Amino acid sequence: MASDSKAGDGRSTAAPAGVRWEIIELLFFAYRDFVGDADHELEAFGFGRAHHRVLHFVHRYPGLKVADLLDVLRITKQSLGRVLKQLLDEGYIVQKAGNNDRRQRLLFATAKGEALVAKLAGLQTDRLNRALRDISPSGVDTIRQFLRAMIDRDDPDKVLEAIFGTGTATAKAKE
Amino acid sequence: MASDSKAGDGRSTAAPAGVRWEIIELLFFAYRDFVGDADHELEAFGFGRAHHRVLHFVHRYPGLKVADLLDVLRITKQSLGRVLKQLLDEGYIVQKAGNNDRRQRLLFATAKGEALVAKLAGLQTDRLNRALRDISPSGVDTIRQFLRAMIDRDDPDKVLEAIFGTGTATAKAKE
DNA sequence: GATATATGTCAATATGGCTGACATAAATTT
DNA sequence: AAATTTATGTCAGCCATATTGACATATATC
Repeated sequence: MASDSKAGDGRSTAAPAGVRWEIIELLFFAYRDFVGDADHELEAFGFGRAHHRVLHFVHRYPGLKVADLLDVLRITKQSLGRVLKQLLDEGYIVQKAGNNDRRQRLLFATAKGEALVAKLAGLQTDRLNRALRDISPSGVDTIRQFLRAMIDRDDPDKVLEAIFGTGTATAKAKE
Repeated sequence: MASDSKAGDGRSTAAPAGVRWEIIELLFFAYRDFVGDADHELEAFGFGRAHHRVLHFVHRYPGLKVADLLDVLRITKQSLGRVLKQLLDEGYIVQKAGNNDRRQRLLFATAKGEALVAKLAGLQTDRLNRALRDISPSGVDTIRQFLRAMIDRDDPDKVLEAIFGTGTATAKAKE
């Protein structure tokens, strides 16, 4: 059957570069199992992936504003609200009013939140360490370079700016 | 806590055995943007990610049985049923009874289905090509090795057997 | 004082997972 | 041949997480 050469619809027309089916599928399975580690553990807490994402970024970027979180997760405040309320009610996260702007609710992980996030990140780190065991330090750099290059850099949110250490006088940065 | 050292916002201290925060986050953003390419296009067709996954694997492994698809996607037949029915009704996929076992419904993408899958894979391939542009062939091998090592190998389904070449299955293209 | 911003919340809706129960056709076992 | 198992389909309902729209409150800013 029509194999690689069909290029049925005109995209990626250059002959040497076909569709990268293998990497597409590897990414699918790798990510599925990667998040599966955390998913399984989260069940025991009655939480889902959404809680993990919120807790993770609040832990990593303490003092994150609600608006920042919305940018990073790319969800609406209504969606965030439900998940965030649970995390607040159950003591995984606390809010503090901003110093300069007291309308802001700055978010911080509690000790309880830190513990959960550490457990989840530990599971994922275990998988990463197994996967990277036979890869040289420069190979790991290559992987990092690849992952960075996969990420959209236009309109970066606050977290991406931190990750990329943007000196790029972004249009979006305020204050 | 005791989770390494969370220096405000920065990378984790790359000490011997810390949590790999940076790679965890890079994977999150890279995968988000990777699937985002397809998500956006799918909206125009009234489809979601679920349709994409079904169509992708049916295209790549023509003649896949419904049961195989359930293994690969790790969802229930009820969940699959809804999505598959739409793809059948709208002519993206066709079924044929198995030759040896006529209870089986073997799945095949139609020309219409092939076109959509090619368009979506093209978008993702474009992103991959951009990301791999400055990476050497051996670097790409390293990335492939990493992604493979991230995947659970216990209880592999038919598609994973094909990918890892551990069995007698038929992938569609080779790279 | 008026207006804009940051956040919270109520209500309704959609998608895509899930479980349980049951139906049908075809293969297999007895 | 009859009984059972298998592969698939389907009905009905539940849950988690996303959506939009409207509106409330506190605070900042003009």
